[in-house]
This record gives sequence, structure tokens and C-alpha cells, in this order.
Amino acid sequence: MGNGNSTHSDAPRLALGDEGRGGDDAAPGQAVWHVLIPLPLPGPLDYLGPDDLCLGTVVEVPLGGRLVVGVVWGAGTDQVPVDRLRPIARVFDVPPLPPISRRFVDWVAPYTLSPAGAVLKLCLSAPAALEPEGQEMVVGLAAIPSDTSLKWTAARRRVVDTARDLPPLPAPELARLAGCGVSVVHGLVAAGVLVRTGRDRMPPPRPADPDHAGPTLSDEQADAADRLCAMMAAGRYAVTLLDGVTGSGKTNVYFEAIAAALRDGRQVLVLLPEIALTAQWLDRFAARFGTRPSEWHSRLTGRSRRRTWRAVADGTAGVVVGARSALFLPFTALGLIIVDEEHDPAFKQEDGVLYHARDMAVARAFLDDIPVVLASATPSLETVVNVDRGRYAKVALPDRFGGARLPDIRAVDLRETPPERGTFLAPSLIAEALETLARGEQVLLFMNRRGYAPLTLCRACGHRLACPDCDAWLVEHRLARRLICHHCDHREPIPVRCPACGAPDALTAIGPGVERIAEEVAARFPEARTLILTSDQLHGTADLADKMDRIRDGAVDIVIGTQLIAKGHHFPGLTLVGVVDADLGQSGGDLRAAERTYQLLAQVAGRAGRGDRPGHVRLQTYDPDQPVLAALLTGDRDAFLAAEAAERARRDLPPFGRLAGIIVSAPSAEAADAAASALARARPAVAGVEVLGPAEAPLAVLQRRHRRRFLVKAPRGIRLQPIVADWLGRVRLPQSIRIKADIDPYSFL
DNA sequence: AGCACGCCGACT
DNA sequence: GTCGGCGTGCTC
Repeated sequence: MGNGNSTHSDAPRLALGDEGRGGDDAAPGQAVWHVLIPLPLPGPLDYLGPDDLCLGTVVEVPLGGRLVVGVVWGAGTDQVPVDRLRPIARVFDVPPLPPISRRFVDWVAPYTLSPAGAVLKLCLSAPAALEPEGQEMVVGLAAIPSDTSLKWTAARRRVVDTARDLPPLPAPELARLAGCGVSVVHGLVAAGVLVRTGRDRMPPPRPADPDHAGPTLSDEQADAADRLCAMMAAGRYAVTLLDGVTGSGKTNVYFEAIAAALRDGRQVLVLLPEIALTAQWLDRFAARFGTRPSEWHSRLTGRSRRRTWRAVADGTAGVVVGARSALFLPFTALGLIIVDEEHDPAFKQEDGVLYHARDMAVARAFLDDIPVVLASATPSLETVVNVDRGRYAKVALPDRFGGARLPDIRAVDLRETPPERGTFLAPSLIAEALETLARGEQVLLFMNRRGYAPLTLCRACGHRLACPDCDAWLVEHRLARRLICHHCDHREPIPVRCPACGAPDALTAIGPGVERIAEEVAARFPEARTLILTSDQLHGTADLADKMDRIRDGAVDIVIGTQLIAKGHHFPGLTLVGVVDADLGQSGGDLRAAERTYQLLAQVAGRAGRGDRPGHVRLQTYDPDQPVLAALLTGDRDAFLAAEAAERARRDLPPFGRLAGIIVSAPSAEAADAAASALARARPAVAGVEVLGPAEAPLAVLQRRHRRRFLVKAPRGIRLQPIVADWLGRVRLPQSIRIKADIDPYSFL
């Protein structure tokens, strides 16, 4: 691992001309440097710069007609004549990118078959952090109002009244407090009633305190925490699976490992799937450490993004909790990585640089020689197999915390007790829901499909409403009054007449989504207070937190939700979980479909009965004997994983073999076929390596691009990357053809 | 990723 | 006769 070619000992090539320096060191020397630019260029470019630059220095360099950011990556080469080199334009006043970050980029790039510049871009994801932080402009009441002939509108009066009692504030904040737009504030500044002044930025937040009084651990939790702390004391690369059933208190256990790292003066990175990064998690952290951690995710705004990036780079951020992109932050003293919900498919980045954050976290820990904890109630087969092989250690928490019992899980066989025609809830589930509500407890109905109906059909001519740009049906979203393509987000109004035959009132919704279940619930339980929880009707994280609070506080009787509800939340009053369609997600060519379904349903089931009352889970299915459901019903996770492992081993699929997906896309089907044939002719002929395809990719048309797919299979001992890189490098294709190489593919779309 | 260069259609 | 479409290729 790691080619280790970037160390401070690499001497830059001196680039002195004949005039030289005459043997004395009076004038600072110039040198040729490799500068990596965060663009998908094939490699670093050479520039002239001072010979005392240190590797990792963030610089600005001319590229074509513009200036771009770059990072000093190593000593230059002599491939480009010195007289054609351009000078480094500027050196940014930020800490240099640490050696480990550079080694990580140099490792991830060839692993993912991405240009190093594309990976570097992930590290430099806060451009504002490179510029010096200026003073913050704040506005306050002027000492002497300059103009008394001003029109005193109500909004202006409110602003002045608000400002009177407060220290100067940023204009947007003052406007918010006064309940008006910023333009009112700016107007008052222009009139001289308010004045703008500069103010130093807020001081950094309080560091996390490892010795802050946290929650008391059970004996079992304390034992688990001790084992993690022993791993921390060793301080070397080690991977530990923290395997604990839902409600066992995994978070509080790994908090102790975080505390150990903090006591040691090291930084900690906690990776969570984006959606699990919730107020509830942050509150628990604050309860243990007395302050909030730094947050990092894709939706972070400019200012906090900048602050966090810099705080990580200068070492003042102790703990960062973030989504997968946080892995590329420039940590200087990272001592521990936690990957919570390690099985979650959201850790796989599906565009740009295709990487799995859990796997890259393990690689990064290896390169840096530090420990990693992978936590999950439903660990991935990859991780379980690594435990079996002895590569990973395992710490188990088999019991729920505080005496709470695991829920009883039963199937509702829809062949025996079908729902009424046109509905989706079986009579027995409805009856149990009524009993639950009568006891004053809450019900969750899980339906992992957004919208009202996945397909709209014309009863007159059989026409199906499809996306114009993708090979997919349009999903009706009745609340939004739109048909939406879930693959490209194409939206259109719901037509009244069939667009094919013109028949009025002939369009019929086929199949259920959450909205349709909510409609049925409203008809069946008219008295109940219901809430639909799905990502498309959410207005930001605050709204999600508010809805979660309402559920927790018992302000809702029935929750109808998609997988948004499956993650990590604790609802003490929730005792019945009904899975409307437990068969959903089982089909398709996805090699992980069964595993994913198991994980999702186990997580949803884990929402039931986490308080002092027992939980019940009902799985509606047409086939209770299928392995995934059988495993859930008997609670025998390990038998399921063993069977799944045996099946994958038999077919030489991951984690027993290696897999890469190659997707070729083109503006037309003909161009896609031509490109696929050209690639097929050049397919690698390496013993043991099998190339399947080309075939139509599962979504043969996506956003107007026609797609063909190859799958490359190899035994574990063969590295696929050089084979695929060589293959794709040998084929010359028009620019309009795009090729995506996905090492360890997850989604098979 | 930008941006310039370059070779074929409808306009002042 | 030109303006401009975006296919192709380069950027140290």
C-alpha cells in the first residue's frame, strides 16, 4: 500500500540557468515542483517555485488563462523544458496538506481508477478556507442618528427596537430577529441609522472534554468499552467490529474509545451515513463530552464549512462527525476512526470518484497506523467475513440496554389473509394497530417507496407513464401533484387525459408508496394523528428533528415512513412496527439485495419496543419462507449470513472474489453499442479474470444516455485495477462516450 | 474542469 | 460573405 514517494527528503530539481547564483546563497533558489491540481488531469504539472517550499503547500498556479489552486506534490521532473514552465503565483497561508493526506490521495486514486487530481478535489472541498478570514461585518445602532426625516415603516421600527438592546450583529441575524428581510437593515445602514463595523470572528468552540460526566455504562457495555480502550492504548492499526443489537448502546461504548483518543491528544473522525447525522446523535455526544463536535457534510454552508476545515487542519477540532466526504479532511493528528452503521449502502459514493467510505476509512487507518471501529447491529458480509478470517477483531453487545427486550417478529402471510381489494394493509395488522393505539402506544408503518404509486397505467389503452429521459416509470407524488422520475428528478404535472390515447379519467395508480399507505391509514384510523416521514417532504434538518421530537413526545399515533425512519432513533412509545411490503427490494440482479433487505428490515424492526414495553414487528409478505424473512423471524442473523456467505463463495463474488463494473454511456444506443463492441474487442485476456458483457445496463437509458455494462470478475489474489486501467487505456473512443469504472460496485444500476 | 481551436449551417 | 454550433485536445 502507499507508494511513499512524497516525503520531505525528496530534493527538488534545481532549475538554475547558466547565470546561476555564483556559488553563494544570497539569492533564494528556484526549483521545479510537481503541483497537483484538483482537476481530473492525468497527473501533476510542473511549475517553478522557491526551492524551500515544503511538500503539501497549498499554492495558486496559472493554468491556461486562469489561476487555479494546487498542492505541491513532489519534486519536478525534466519532462517539460524549464523555459516552458510557469511560476507558482501565490502561496496560501494555510497549513500544508499533511503527509498522510497526500499518501491517502496517492492510494485512493489508483484504487478507484480516478485521476489523483479528482481525489485531491475531495480534500480541498472548502475553497473559502484558503483565504484569510477577514473580520465579520456587523451592524449596530449609530450613536447619532444622522437623518430624522426618514420614513419610519413598521419593519424599520422593529429593526431599531431590536438593535437597541443588543450588541452589533451580522445583518442577516438582525433581520431575522426583527422579522424582516436584510434589505430593510441595509436601507437603515444607507440612511445612517445603523452603522457597519468589523468584529473578530467567534472564538473556536469549547474542546470536547473526555472526562465530562457521561451516562453510566452497564457491565456489558463497560467490558466492551474496555476492549476498545485497550485497542486505543496499543495505538496501532487494528479494525474492530462493534457488533451490537439495536438499542444495546453501541454509541456510548465507542464514546469511551473517543475519550481515550482525546486524552491522548489525538483527533477523532466519526463517519455516519448522511441521514443518521441527527440532532439526537449530537445531543448524546454533548451529554458525554460537554460540547458539540465539529460537523461535516455536503450541505454545510460556506462559513461553517470553512471553520471546520481550518479547525481540522490546524488541529483545534478534536472530534469531527461527518458523512463520507469527511474522510478527506486534512487531519494532522488523527488517532481513531469510527464508522457507525458500517453496513449502510449510503457510504458508497456513486458519482465522481466512486469509493466506499468504510473501505477507504480502513485504508486510511492502515496508512496512518491507527485503529478503526466499525459499528453496526447488522454488519456487512464483508466485515463479518473479515472477522472470521481473523483480520478484524469483534466486540459484541448481544443484549439491549436497561432490560428492554428485543421485539417479537412475525410474518403476516398475505396469501392467507390478503388485504381488501385496492388496499395494502392486512386485516390482522389493522387489528393489532387498533389494539396498540387503544393502549396509548404508537405504530410505525414502514413502506420503503416514496410517493403515491410507482406506476400509472391507462385503463383504456395500457399506456404506462414513463420518464422521457430514462428507462423508468414515473412515480406519482400526489401531495406534490407531480409525476417524478426517481432516477433523474424529471418532473411533470399529473395529466388528466392519457397522453397516448387521450382517454379522460382512465389513468390508474398501480402499487403503493408511502402516500398511498397514508391515505389508507386516514380511512382506517380516522381518529389517529398521523405523520408521513419521507425525504421529499422534508424542509431541512431542523424539520426532521422537529418531526422526530413530535414522534418521541407522543404527539403522533401512526408514523408512515420510508427508510428515513429506520436509522438510530429511539421512540419509547413505539411498540408496533408493520412492514407493509417485506418482499420489496428482494428482486433485481443486485448481489447484495438479500443482505440489504435483511439489514433494512432489522433496523426498522429495531425501532419497536425500545422503552419498557415489549415491541412487536409484523412483516407482510407473500413468501414467509424466503431466507431473508426466515432469518428475521427466527432471529438467526448468523445463520443467514453464513448462508449468504456460502452462496457468494460458490459464485466467487465479493468478498470471496473481486468485482468491477464498467459502464459505458453514449448519447445514442448505436454509439453505446459501438463503444461497447470496441471495448469488448480489447477485453483483457488474463488467466482467472472473467469479463461479462457487454449487456444493457439495468437502467438502459439514464438521463438520455444509453448505457452498456461489463462486469469484471477475478479471484481475490488478483488486483483488478491495473487490468482495468490497461484495458480502458488501450481503447480510443470519441469524447461523447463516457466510461465509469466502479471498483467494488454496490448499486448495480 | 475550463478554454481555445476548428470545421460545417443560417443570418446581418 | 460571417457568426456560431459543440467535437477535440491541451493545460506545466
